[in-house]
Amino acid sequence: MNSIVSLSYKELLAEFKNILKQNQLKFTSQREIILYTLYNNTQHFTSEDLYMLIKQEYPELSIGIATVYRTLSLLEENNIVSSISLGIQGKKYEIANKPHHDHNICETCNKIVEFENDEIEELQHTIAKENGFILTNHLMQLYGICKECQ
Amino acid sequence: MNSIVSLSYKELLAEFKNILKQNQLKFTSQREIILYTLYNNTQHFTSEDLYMLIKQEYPELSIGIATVYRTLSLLEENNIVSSISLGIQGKKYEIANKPHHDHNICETCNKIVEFENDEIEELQHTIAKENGFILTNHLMQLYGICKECQ
DNA sequence: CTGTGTGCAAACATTTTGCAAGCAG
DNA sequence: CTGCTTGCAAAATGTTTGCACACAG
Repeated sequence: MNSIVSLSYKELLAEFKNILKQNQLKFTSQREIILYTLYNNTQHFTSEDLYMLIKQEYPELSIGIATVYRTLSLLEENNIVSSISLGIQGKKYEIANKPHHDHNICETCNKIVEFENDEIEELQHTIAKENGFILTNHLMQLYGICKECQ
Repeated sequence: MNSIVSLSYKELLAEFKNILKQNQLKFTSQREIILYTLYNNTQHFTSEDLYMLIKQEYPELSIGIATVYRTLSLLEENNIVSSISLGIQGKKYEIANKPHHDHNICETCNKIVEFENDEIEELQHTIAKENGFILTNHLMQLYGICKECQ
């Protein structure tokens, strides 16, 4: 489901424009800046986070929170961004142009460390099969205390 | 963190009363019925689900949604119930008096199948350690299509 | 030009909080 | 009696929607 290799911004943008065209949707500066901001920041954003950052970095751009919600939904539907839902912190988004990974989350400082583990991925498929499920997606979050906060 | 062996309702109730006493909190019929209902139903409840079911089963009991929220938070803080947050379906609670397990969730009918897998638990500890985390908790949800819905 | 996209404000859904009355200990 | 607990309604929070104007194609 996720691409194996990271895309350059140029490629990502081309993909996005392509999706827009295929759906008779329009390429706007709000959509572009949302994509660009997600691409250039490794952090995980809530809709609010992203909205605030864009307002700050592009004071001349007119943008509303509703557009951020609408664009993130659009991007998620098209697998350009993916989201994880962190209990109390709400839903966070990140660019999906990297290999599949899961998250290690610090309960003290909320830092998120990403990791990949093929062995777990395999086990998940095995388990799903045992339960009669066709696996479409999964979510794994390891909560703990990071080195700095210990 | 979770108990290895399931508790009887009597034991669970004793534990709950104990926690209440230790915190100078009071044992009320609302709190008792919430615990009892969670214990006697294997399903996973949202606050709303639980509220509705209790209203229906105990029409004579006066209970408000706020009490359900407050009691579920109290129970969760004390590890008597645990919650999983299911994207769009919201936060769901279940009694925590069973061995640790994770969830296989059908994206079509929302059915939840529980499973345990020691190998994954071990791998999770290994991964957390590699990232410098002390693991306190984790969440793993496998989304897919169940046998009936395929 | 046409129809999609936008910001805004209102609407919604969910959860939390303040308060006065109720009741456990 | 004391003060924790309750239901209620109001408030807060997070997200979605309707609308009239803006603007991409």
